[in-house]
Amino acid sequence: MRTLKYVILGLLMKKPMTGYDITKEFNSGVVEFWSAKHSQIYPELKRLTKEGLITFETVISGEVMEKKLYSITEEGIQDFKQWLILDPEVEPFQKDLFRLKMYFSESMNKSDVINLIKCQIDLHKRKRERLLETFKNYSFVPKPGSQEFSDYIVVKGAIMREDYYIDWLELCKNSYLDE
Amino acid sequence: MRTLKYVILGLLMKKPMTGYDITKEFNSGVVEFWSAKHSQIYPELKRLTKEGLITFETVISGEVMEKKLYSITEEGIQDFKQWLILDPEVEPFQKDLFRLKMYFSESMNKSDVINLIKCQIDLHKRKRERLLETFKNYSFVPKPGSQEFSDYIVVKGAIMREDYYIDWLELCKNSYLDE
DNA sequence: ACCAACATGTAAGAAGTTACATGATTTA
DNA sequence: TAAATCATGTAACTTCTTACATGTTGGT
Repeated sequence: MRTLKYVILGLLMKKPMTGYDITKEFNSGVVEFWSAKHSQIYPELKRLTKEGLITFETVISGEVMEKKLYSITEEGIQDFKQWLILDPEVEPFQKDLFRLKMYFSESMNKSDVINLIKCQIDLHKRKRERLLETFKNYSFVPKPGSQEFSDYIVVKGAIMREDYYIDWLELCKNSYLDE
Repeated sequence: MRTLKYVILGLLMKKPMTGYDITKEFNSGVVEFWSAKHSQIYPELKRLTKEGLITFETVISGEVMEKKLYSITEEGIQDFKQWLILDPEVEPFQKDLFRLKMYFSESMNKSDVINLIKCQIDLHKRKRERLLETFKNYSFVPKPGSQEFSDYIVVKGAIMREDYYIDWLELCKNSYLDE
């Protein structure tokens, strides 16, 4: 499916970036719904350059250090835009390790299950806090179609996801505690 | 991380199964949070057998057809139980192709975005209906710690997930329509 | 007789992770 | 001057998907 290809093209649609920038985007940015390591990104950037979908400009940082600042080409833009509207009906299958463990929870001691659930609740509450921190920056809903709206709606979705997940975890926990 | 290994061990904890059964479990069962093709499952079953974590018994179906009915060994049970309680703090990163597309929505025509969102809403509403069909079978909450509870809580979580996702999609759609 | 479902495997390749490898720049 | 971060790459390996390959069984 070459999803990484399209993620990179999409990021370069927003602005020119280096491989390092793209890597950071995955590790600390708003992009919490896809990931890739630099070892996957650099070869893909090479490939996309060879395919003519992106180009780079060498920029000097400091005295000698060369950065490759990549931009999307017209051909890349066309390819990317086609991908966006393609296959709108694909079933979004998602792996979920914790749900998997809950499916096997009958093999655990009750105290272990409860401990596991509590750990997850902590994790998701912390994640929710981090997202709310970002969300606070929006004093109004950006205009749909703008780059700000894309950011906004994705962060909003992430918070809603954490809310639902925490609700489910609390339900799991209470089922065990109420017993 | 050998997650497939543990998924298989977990399924065999529930009951003995053939490779075919395990494949079906991923394609049509309650297990909507992990997946694997038979081409990955059969080699893994071989490997687990060699590792002594599972064994099989050859069963004849009909006249000649041989099935391999796999069971988990004591060693497998110990390994599996350790895995369950290991690393309770792992961040559950999840890829989400549609959220990715929404993050890039500024590159689409508004009508294309709306069309894409409507498609997703349909998809998730249908999935929700299918899950509710399964959920109807529970007239009461099974006892925590039982196999039935594991099934129940996972289906419940899946429905909650669809609910949140549909809410988010409606929010996306309405942002574009209200404009 | 035919077809859907049962049943098991291998091969080739794509996607993703971990480890190896190197060097420059900035900030404390 | 040491450490953190910036910056780019390759190699080996695991994981996952698609395609190839074969044969049986049960229902109509």
